[in-house]
Amino acid sequence: MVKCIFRRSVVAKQIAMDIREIARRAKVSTATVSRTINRVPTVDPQLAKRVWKVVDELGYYPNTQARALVSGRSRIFGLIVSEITNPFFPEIVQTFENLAVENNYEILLTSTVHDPKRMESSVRRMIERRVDGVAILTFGMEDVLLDHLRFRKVPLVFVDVGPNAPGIVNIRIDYLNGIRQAVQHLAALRHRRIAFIAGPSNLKSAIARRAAFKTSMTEIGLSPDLIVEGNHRMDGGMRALVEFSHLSNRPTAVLCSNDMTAIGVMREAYDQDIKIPGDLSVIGFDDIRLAEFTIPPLTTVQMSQMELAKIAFHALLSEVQRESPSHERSEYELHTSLVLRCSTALAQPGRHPAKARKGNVEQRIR
Amino acid sequence: MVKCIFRRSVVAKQIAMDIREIARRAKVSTATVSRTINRVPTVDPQLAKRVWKVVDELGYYPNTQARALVSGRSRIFGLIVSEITNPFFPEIVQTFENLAVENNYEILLTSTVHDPKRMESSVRRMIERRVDGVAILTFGMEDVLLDHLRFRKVPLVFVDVGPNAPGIVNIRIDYLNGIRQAVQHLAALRHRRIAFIAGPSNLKSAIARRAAFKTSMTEIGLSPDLIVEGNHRMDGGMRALVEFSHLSNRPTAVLCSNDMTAIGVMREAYDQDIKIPGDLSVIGFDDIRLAEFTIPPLTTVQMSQMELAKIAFHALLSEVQRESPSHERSEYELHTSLVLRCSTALAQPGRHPAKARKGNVEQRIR
DNA sequence: CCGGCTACGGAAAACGTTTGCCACTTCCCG
DNA sequence: CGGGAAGTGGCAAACGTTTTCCGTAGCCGG
Repeated sequence: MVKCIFRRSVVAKQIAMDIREIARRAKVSTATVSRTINRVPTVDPQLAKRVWKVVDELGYYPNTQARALVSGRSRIFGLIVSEITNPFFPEIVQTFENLAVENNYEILLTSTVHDPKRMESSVRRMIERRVDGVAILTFGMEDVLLDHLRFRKVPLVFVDVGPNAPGIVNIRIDYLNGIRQAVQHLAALRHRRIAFIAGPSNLKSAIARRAAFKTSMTEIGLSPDLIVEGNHRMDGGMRALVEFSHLSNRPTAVLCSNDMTAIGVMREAYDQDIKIPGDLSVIGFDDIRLAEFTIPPLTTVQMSQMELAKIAFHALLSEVQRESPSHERSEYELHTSLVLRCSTALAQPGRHPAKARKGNVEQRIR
Repeated sequence: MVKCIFRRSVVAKQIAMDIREIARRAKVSTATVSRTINRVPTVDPQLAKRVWKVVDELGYYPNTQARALVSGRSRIFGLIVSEITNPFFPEIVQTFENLAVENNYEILLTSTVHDPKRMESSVRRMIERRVDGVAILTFGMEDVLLDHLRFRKVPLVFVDVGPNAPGIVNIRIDYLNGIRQAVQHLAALRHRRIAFIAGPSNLKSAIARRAAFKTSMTEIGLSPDLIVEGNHRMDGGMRALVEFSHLSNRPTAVLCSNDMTAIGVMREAYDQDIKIPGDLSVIGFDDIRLAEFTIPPLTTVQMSQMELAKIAFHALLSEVQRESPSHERSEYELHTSLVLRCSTALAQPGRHPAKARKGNVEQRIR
């Protein structure tokens, strides 16, 4: 057996180990090897066995690029997220990968860090690698780039922001439900001055959340004007709370556009010696895994990352599997709802939150 | 040509848009197009310009798989992490990706979730896609798998655990320095009963940390026996603290094998009304970004994720760029050191931490 | 004006698969 | 016993690049 000689030989750079080598050793044609490997049912079990034996012995792995080249399918899905370091996303990536593994797909992950240049290079990379589909989880994208993908008939999945065009599936998120629950929960706890820390205003998802907040406040007769803009990161939350402390009319509760912001708020509150939830109630959004482990545990609006990833993946998969170019669902909905933990409490009547405990004198600036 | 009729037909999903099409329109040969695109200096600027024009007009992107097939380099690096949902890793992934983008590489990311099956499929996927190198950041790997990669001469980068074989570069982490600092910091704060919450004992990195703890304790004459095993996740930290509370001889300080564990500890402490750092000092390991935002901010041992990613990437890159098969550095070192924040304080003499404030009676079980 | 060198660009052979088409066996049925 | 159908498996043509090898044109010096 040449094989053995080779494997153990000293020089042994590497021999061919392609489908032809297998064919030669199994004494069949390459076509048969290919068919065996792809489990085409018409090949004789005898033969198949012989082929598999050789394959195993040689530790042969088919070359995916060659496969892709001829078949026209790369078995790669692109996944564009806005910032992998935001704990919201790793959960999604993990789920996406699990599904990919199950279905023999690969993931081309791309993190745009909110940089248009990076977004562009993301798209380029996707196209160059000839991905079979792209899930775009970065909330907001320039149309030019989009066109490049659409022109190439790449199946696309968006969350929130997708255009309503054929061949594009959208996952709509029902922000209002969760945010309304959050607002009403605070209202029930007698909060009247409820603030909102928004996400960056160039993110469609952030805009939608803010809008949901306004709606929820207005419909119960509260003023939705206490809004400052954060950045969906912790430092943004910290800065926002500082801003609120400078106000004469301080909020007693604050709703955040995402959990990272809320964590920032709690951290700043700690620095300022504002007790949560005693002095200030805080609610987040996303329900990242960490939310359960903050101090105090964060009450937040859940938007299941696993669910989102699953929907996105399956949408892509079914888009790629069918031949007929349409009539699949092109719109999915993701639910949100409040999960209560420990970061909210009854409003303390007539008491101002920030610094309230610092100076013993209660401030009553109205 | 049936081909052409089809390709240009009205239905014309998509026209060819390959290098040949470019060549045709620019009235040059495909070879020239290829050379132009790859910036081979010998092509006439005139011609090049003409080619680029067509390329831009048509929005042509070269097919990476075809390129890879013929050139033998896929321009993909594999990145194997143990759990992308552990905040330690996204930071690395991000840095790795930044470098990849700069160098026109792609990343094949794989998260093994500590599952040997997944580890195996990871390796298979890497080989199938013919990656140009793999960085293995999951701390511990079976040799069989390793052999598959080595057999194929794939450049490999390990952290901590790599075998000392040629063609494999190792990043050694200097755990002792940081951990010694941590222990001595606690000792200086008059802590004597210092506990350690270890990582899973099948992780080489966890074993190394534990060993460093033992060394550091022993060398200053303290007993290093207060050790329980966690899992490098938050729930493990919580459970560990529960175990400690059951002890008659409770620790006044606890050093954790990673930051997630520390976060779990702080959370459980909150539940048990143990004040940190008043009743219990806590130190983490890794210095994930979040450590700055815990309550209180976590004192921890820094091990720069960016640095780690950079070293790994550049090691891979230089391994792939040189022709000569050796004499590069195959060993790097990563430093660790303590960063002080607010989760440690002077030991309260004669006072037991857990439940100390619950019952007013001080417990004095010795 | 010619010979030879340089610089450029084209033809064609890879790269490792899949797959359409065709040929050869069997086998069954009339 | 002949003919057709069904079951197998091989040949060779793609897939979209890179790259080697060669031919040609232009230039310069003699």
